[in-house]
Amino acid sequence: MLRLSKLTDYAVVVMARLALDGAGPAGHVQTAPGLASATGIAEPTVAKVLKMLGSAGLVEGVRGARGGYRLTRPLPSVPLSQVIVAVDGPIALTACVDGGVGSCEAEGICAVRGRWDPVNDAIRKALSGITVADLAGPAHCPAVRATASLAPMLAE
Amino acid sequence: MLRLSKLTDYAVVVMARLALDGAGPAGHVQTAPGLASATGIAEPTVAKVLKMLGSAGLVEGVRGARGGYRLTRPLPSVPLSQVIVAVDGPIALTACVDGGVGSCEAEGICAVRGRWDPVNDAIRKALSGITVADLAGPAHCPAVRATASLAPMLAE
DNA sequence: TTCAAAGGGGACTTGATTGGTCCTATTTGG
DNA sequence: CCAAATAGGACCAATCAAGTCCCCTTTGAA
Repeated sequence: MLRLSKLTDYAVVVMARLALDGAGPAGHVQTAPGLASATGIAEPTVAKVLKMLGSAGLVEGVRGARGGYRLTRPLPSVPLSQVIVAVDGPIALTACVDGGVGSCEAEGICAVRGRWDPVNDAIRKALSGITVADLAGPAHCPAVRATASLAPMLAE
Repeated sequence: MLRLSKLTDYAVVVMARLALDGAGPAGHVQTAPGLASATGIAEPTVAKVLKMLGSAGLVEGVRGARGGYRLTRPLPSVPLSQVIVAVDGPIALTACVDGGVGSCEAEGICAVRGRWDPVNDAIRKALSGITVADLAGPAHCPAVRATASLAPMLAE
């Protein structure tokens, strides 16, 4: 199966929750513990995801007491591919990341490989066309649906 | 990183090698040990891949002495998605395969998830548009390039 | 000025997944 | 009747990721 890390899933959920308080300097910050209890994800895990999203510039962390996180951009303008790259690293199906022609140390083994570049490109393209808002819409699972007024906000 | 199993990679290489002897009832069969030495992949692994491809109907096995494998269809008519499904199972990014609304046993945990269906669809679509022939073209790695007259055949 | 709350950045452990091998039928040509 | 080859699992080991925990820095408030 084509696998995507769970952390990416968490990232989308956390970002959806962050969207409730707006994006940019005007938005209110939410703490990691607060997001954890709101989403049901364990607190250390939420913190980890937020750090990764912060490094990628998708969320902004405010340090110190009364600190927290907020989105830097509204969800509809965040392509899913950026979240995946932030959490999972470069989007590529094989270890041989495309472009690195001389990067095959063990050439005898590398001899085996096909050329996956067109596939990587196709997938990247597909993921760029989807925004986080597309995923964060009204969920079919009970508890997320219970977080209520999420959908209208994401429609923005 | 978005990961695809190595076996899928092997499958593409093996199918490319099989294409040298044609497809369908008219094609000559190649043995698993022969394919192994031709591709540089370990023999048991080649056998495993061929079994999987056989179950999926992508290759055809001929049993008994003088047996072997051959393609059932020419590579340009085999979408990559079929190979991935054959080797890796259903294409879905998360454990919650789409469609199964009631399949979330642990609802408290499932509450966490977003809706990945649009993503799965997009990826499936992207992979369906690429054929195995697109991947099996002239490789940039030495040993594969050494397998010579592969490219013209795949251009068919 | 001191304390507590919160983010920042890793390091580490455990568990699941996968890659790879092997063993045993079954088939079939010589 | 034997040898060669596929068919189909069962099994072991190594890799990778999820999750947790640690210590440090920052900063508002008492």
